[in-house]
Amino acid sequence: MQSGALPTIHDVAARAGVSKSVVSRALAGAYGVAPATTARVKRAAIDLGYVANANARGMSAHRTHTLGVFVRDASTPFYGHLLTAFQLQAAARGYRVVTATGAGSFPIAEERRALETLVSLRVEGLIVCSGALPVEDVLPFARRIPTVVAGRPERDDAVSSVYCDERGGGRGLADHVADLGHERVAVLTVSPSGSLTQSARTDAMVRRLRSRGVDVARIRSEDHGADPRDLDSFVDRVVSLGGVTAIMAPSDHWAVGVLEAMRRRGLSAPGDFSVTGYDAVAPFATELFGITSWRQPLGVIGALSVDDVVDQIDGRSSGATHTAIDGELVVGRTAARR
Amino acid sequence: MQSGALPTIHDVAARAGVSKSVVSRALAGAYGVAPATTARVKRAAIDLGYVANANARGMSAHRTHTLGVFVRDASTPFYGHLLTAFQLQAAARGYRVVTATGAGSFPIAEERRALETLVSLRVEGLIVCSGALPVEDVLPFARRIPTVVAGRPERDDAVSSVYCDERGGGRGLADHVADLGHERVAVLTVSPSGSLTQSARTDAMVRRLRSRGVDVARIRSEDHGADPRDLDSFVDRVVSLGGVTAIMAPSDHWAVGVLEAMRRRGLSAPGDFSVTGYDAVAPFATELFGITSWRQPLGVIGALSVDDVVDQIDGRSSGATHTAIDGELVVGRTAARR
DNA sequence: CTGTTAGCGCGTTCAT
DNA sequence: ATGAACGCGCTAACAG
Repeated sequence: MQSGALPTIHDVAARAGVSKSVVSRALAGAYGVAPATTARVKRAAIDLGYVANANARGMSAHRTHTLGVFVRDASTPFYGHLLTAFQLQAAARGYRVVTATGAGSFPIAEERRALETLVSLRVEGLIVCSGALPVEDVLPFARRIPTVVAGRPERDDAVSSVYCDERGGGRGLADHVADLGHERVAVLTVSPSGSLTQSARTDAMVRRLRSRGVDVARIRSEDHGADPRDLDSFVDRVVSLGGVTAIMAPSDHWAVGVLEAMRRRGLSAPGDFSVTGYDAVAPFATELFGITSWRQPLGVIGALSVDDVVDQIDGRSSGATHTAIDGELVVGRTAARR
Repeated sequence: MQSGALPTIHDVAARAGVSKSVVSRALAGAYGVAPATTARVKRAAIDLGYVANANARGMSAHRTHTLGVFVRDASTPFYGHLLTAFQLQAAARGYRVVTATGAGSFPIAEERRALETLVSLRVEGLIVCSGALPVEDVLPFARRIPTVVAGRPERDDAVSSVYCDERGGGRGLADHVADLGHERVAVLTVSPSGSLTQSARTDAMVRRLRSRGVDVARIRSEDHGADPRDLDSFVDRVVSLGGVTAIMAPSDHWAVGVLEAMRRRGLSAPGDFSVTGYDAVAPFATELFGITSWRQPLGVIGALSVDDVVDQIDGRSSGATHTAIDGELVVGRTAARR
């Protein structure tokens, strides 16, 4: 038993000695089907290992109960946690999730194609999380399918967005560094095309530091290879600047790169330089690693994103909304009083 | 333009002034369609923002070109990297990937349901990665759909498996520790029901250490709360044992827990105890973290898994295969000569 | 080269 | 309470 091709509703009907219609109803809610028949049908379905074809069902029902999620790179804990949060909340709301993922440096064109794949699957809602994909590429789909951009602020009223307040976070971290007494700080930045969110938060850091009278050296990662794993020349640059006592990175990932490069130079944090990151997702946020950072509540962002699309699908929502979530300072051991 | 419901092949046909069949062929490969017509059809499709319904296509074509991947918990870098590897190789082989994932402690029953979801989507192949789901729960599906269990060895000839040689890895790490001169070692173990792979590797560690004359204290995590984040009582136990100079953990994740608990006790590695992990996936494998570990080549495992299922689907493979991949020692800074 | 027809597996009227 | 018939969007024969 139970081998070969997958059985169809027809096979179940034959085995139970009824018509397909009865099987459909018996397995659905059993309204208007004799109890005995229902039992017989269910038994037949189990014997055959019947699993209804969701695609066929979706066609006639015009509903797939599926959400499409696009994440830039599932291999990083940041997106991984988000993914898990989506899955959890979607299940709670009665939806399935299909995921399209890139790998690291995903060309924008590929990301667009990935979105099309999701649409071809006739997902009922779209959740996009990519620090890089321009909103223009999302809009064509957003006009047809309820869409929310997660983890990044948007303004367009065709798409919803749920995100952590980047500027607020950047300011919060900057205040912390300023409070620690640092008077000359190097801020490592990335280009907006690299990551909208990261550049927004570093912008905020620079601005807040300056408004507090701190001397800021803004250093672009593009000038130093733009590779978080090879920041040696960046560190050299900071050292040569002289007088810098703290380094602020656009993310924990970059901060780790900075710390490693420092380590190769025989420098350590916070002894030689105080270092801050951003995201505070495990395992960086662990006590052991101890990076001073700013935590984004990924579980909340994920849940609210799902709620937003589902509400749009159910027509319970008027239109696109933009929700900012507050993060919180995570005091680690890589930044200290000057 | 381009808003409202998604257009169907019918809409495109109407706009191009041809029949649906022509549209289908023109968009597919354009065999036997006048160049002028093809152009007209393509233009109409673009104007309408047409994206073919993959579900409907799958029904008539009896092919979905979709692989179903189940990962236990996408939020960990280990599974995240695997996921990325699958996606990459699947794309190269012309397949799409839909992912079902749980979150952390996923009840086995839920995992079974997740597999059913994948089957209901009529995926053509199944890739299962879960250290916990028993093979018995996979078998019913494996008999009908080409299946490969990734990251864990199997014996059954109904499913393929691609995995890293756990015993070899356990032995390799044990040899490293023994070579470093440790004569009394504590090995933290997990139950097979918790993780088949982790228990296999720690078993191998214990055996190899003993065969080399090392005094081994085998300590079960279940006796200490079984939570990687709270290993204080475990560390206390190791300390009270006396004479132990090294601790071997079942994974980097556990090792981090051990290191943190040590830290809370004012102990450090390798000064007080040498500590080893397992997996060596970023960011633990980074220079900064420096955990001495054993690396599993996740990219290779992912690619070979996809190749295996796809070959089975294409009928290019005779049957289930079991492929063991060798890992490699990652020398970090948490383990040192005694 | 193009239009017509027949399903794919399922849910849903509508009769019976 | 049950069955027959139709259609979802698409591809694959089959005619023209």
